Amino acid sequence: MSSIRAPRLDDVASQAGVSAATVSRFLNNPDVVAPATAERIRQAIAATGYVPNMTAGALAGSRSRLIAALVPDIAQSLFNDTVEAMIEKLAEEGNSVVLALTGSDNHRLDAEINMALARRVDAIILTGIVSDPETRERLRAHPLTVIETWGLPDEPIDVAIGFSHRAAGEEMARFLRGRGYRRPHLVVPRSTRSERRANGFVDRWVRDGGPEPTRLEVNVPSHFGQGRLSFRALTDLAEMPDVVVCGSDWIAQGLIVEAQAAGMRVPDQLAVTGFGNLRLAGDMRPTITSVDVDGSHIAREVIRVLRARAAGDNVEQRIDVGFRVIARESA
Amino acid sequence: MSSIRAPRLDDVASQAGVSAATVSRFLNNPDVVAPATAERIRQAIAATGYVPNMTAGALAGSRSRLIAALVPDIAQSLFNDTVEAMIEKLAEEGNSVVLALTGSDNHRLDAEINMALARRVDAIILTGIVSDPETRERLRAHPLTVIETWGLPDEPIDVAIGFSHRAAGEEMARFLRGRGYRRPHLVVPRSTRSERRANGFVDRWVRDGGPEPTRLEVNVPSHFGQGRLSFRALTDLAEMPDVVVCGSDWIAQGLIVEAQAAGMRVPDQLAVTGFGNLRLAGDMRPTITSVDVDGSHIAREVIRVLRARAAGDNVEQRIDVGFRVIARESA
DNA sequence: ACGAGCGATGAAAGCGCTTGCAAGCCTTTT
DNA sequence: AAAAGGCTTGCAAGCGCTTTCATCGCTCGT
Repeated sequence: MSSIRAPRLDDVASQAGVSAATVSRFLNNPDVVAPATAERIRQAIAATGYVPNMTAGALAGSRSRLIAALVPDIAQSLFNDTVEAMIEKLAEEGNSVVLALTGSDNHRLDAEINMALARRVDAIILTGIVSDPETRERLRAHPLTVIETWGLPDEPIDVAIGFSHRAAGEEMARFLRGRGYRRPHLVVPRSTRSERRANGFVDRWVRDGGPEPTRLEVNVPSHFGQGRLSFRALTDLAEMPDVVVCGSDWIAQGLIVEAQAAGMRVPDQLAVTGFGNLRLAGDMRPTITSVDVDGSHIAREVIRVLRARAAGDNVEQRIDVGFRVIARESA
Repeated sequence: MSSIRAPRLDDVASQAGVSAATVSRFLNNPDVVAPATAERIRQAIAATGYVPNMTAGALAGSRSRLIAALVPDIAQSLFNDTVEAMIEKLAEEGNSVVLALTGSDNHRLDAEINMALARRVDAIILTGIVSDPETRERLRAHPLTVIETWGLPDEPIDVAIGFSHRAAGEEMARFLRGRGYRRPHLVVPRSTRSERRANGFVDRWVRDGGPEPTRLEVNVPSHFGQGRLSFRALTDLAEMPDVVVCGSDWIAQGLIVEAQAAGMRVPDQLAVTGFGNLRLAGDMRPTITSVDVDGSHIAREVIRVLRARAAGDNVEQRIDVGFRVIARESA
């Protein structure tokens, strides 16, 4: 491989008989150059095999076209649909996504935020909750677009796109009460949002005159196996519940499988609900009653906000995309 | 927000009473500056609140510390563990991962490769298969580290880390034959690798004197629901199989659930195997016999290769991480 | 005690692109 | 017919860092 220098903007420019500035303009905004010039540049690019250097472009233009997405994990995450949709849509406009994993601990979050700042990303998308007030302040101080997704904090760092988890919990309580259930049991992943939903559920349930629901906490990320364990843990309760409200569809699925293996009929002897409305919720036997959150809707709003910001337009601080209880067979 | 200029290297330098070069050295290799100087610089950084500009650094040093990971999808992917482990490990050394989605079509792959090249990434990690010979050539021509994972092509573009899918198929055939099964049926996702495994299975099975297995193709990405459908499709067969070999654990799980709902006992009346050895395989009722591929092992090798390349060392072209059939209850 | 050798630092030349400013050339307006 | 604009394009000054080369002290060996 005779290491010839990779072609630069200059090479294309001289090849096309124009200045580098014109080629740059063509690349970033084809319409501003005269059609004939554009054509010559196009040919020069093809002839030289030019591939732009976005690093140089980012430095000169102070616009990296890089978006940082900070998520707790991707192995088992409700956010994957959102993230996937976001990446796809951003790619269409020449943006790339740097995916960083924060786990559920604050230390890594901070490190990843620093990395994002160092890379001069155009925006940071958060899916986990940033609980540390200091970090929130630091982020708020930056003239950077920061989008919190899936939640809807009272005071967003910058922009929040999501829904009220408390309301979702309340709505599920209302729904199950309407269906005539009496003794709910909650399986709650140890995450801020799950807890918020659980609290919403309990408050509403009790306010409506129901007995205080029993409750089991499980680790995050939640998964199928925990559902099975959670079913077995039911035997520790003084009284068997008639419906188990699970923090995720995976837990619900595992719980159903274990219940059936134990010879119980779902929902007749034990009803179950999930959360997230993953594809499997509709596919399971019985199909799982769940709470739907439209991940691609969130992604769409993210894109809209990013575009608005780029155009200098104002943006709402809190965007509620809502949720829907999806009634199916399991409860 | 009084838009004061963000502090630069120069600011830190003058604050510490040294030149920018020294600060740069400290940042990239703390040991080369004198301890006393290092301490002054550290304080200056803290005092100014300096955050390095990696874009500028990348341009000047022609090293972006950016790795592109091209995957088909993340919503339902066997690679997620690998990708997650990779991102985590890379983050520890100050590298970031740009995640790009290629779906299963060549056009997007090409576009994402161009994007990666434009960003001057230090390496490209591929998890899907690059089937287009032209693209392979183009990549090969680049003096760039390209790592193909999960597969083990005869002629890697650069470096391949994975295992032989054909061998995995053969091994499963041997295993099931050893367990006394007679009439296997294959559920095969429409992906190059799944097909390779299926072919390995069939070849081996037939060579060992078994009857030609029946076969059903399903779309990718594969998921739970397809397992259910695949079970129902069994009724179309002339004869019921005694074991269904599924292209993924999700399919296996769905198939088991549907079989049980139909009143069949697994594995007594119908055995099932999966692929990927996802966590759920060990958690399912019955636990699912699967093929384990150590995603974090692959990730580890990726890191090792990247490090070796950075150090200028030579690297093997094909790294076989192997696989293991995990015998469980379902077959 | 003196030159060799080494460790620590500084000066300065880029890295490859973007963009404000100004110039040149037409078309339109008065 | 001259002035006023509107389009295109070129010039050149950076963007904030890395890295080569050279310099300056010092320590060390003899």
